[in-house]
Amino acid sequence: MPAALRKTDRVFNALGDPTRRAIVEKLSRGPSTVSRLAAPLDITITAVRQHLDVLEECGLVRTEKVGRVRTCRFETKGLAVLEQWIEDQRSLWEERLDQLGDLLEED
Amino acid sequence: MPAALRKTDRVFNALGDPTRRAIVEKLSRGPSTVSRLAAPLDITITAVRQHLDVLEECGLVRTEKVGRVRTCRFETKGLAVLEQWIEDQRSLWEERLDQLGDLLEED
DNA sequence: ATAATAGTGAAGTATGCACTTGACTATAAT
DNA sequence: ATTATAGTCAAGTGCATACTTCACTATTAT
Repeated sequence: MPAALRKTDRVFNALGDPTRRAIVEKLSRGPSTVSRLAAPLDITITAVRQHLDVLEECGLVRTEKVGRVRTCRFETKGLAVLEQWIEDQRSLWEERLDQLGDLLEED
Repeated sequence: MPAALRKTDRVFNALGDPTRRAIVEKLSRGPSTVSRLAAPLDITITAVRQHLDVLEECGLVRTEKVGRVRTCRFETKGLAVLEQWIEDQRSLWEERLDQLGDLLEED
C-alpha cells in the first residue's frame, strides 16, 4: 500500500471521531492550548492530549511546547489529502459516466 | 445541533472506517452488488450489508433491489458535505490570518 | 520556599461496533 | 420439483479505542 493511501487512511480515521473534529474546528478559529481545548469538551486533558497525538500524527495539527504550555495550531495543508481523495472518487465516477455516454452514441 | 452538522458527522464517521472507504472506492468505479462487493474484501456479505446501511444512511450510496439482486451505486452528491466542511475550516483559518495581517499593518 | 498551574506517562476500564454464525426468504436456473 | 443463488435478520462475540485515574515532572507565581 502506497504511503499516500496510508496517510489518507489516517486522516479519515482521525476525523471520524467527533471529539477530534471538534478540536480541529476549534483550532481553525485560532491556536489554543491543551487545557483550553479540554475545558468545553468536558473530558480530561489527558484524553485531549491523546487526540492531539492522533491529529499531529496525520498532519492536521502542529504542536509546540514553550515553557509548560503546549500551543496547538491547525495545519491547513493537512486537508489536502482529503480533497485529493474526494476529487479522485468523483473523477472516477464521471469517467465512467462518459464511457456510458460514448456507448450510447455509437448506436 | 443543526441537521447539516449531524449529516457531516455521519459522513465522516462512515468514511472513517477503511472497509467502508474501500466500498465507496469500488463503487466510484461503477455499480456493484452486495456479494460482488464482499468477495475481494474477505468479509461476509452480512458485514457488507451492514456497511451499506451506514453508507446509505449518510447519502454516500444509493441501493436498489431488483429480483434477488441488490445493486449499489455511488452517490456523488454525498461528498458535498465533506467539501463544505473542508472549505469552512480553511476559510475560518484564513479569516484569522487576515485579521492578524491587519493588526500588523496598523503599526 | 511554597503553592499553583500546565502538562506527561503508564496502566486499567468499558463500551461501541465490526464481524460472524446460523436459520430463513425469495428469486432464478435446471 | 429441486437445487442453487442472492440476500436478510436476530443474536452473540471479541477487540479496538476513547476515556479515566493517579502519581509524577517542569514551569510560573506569590
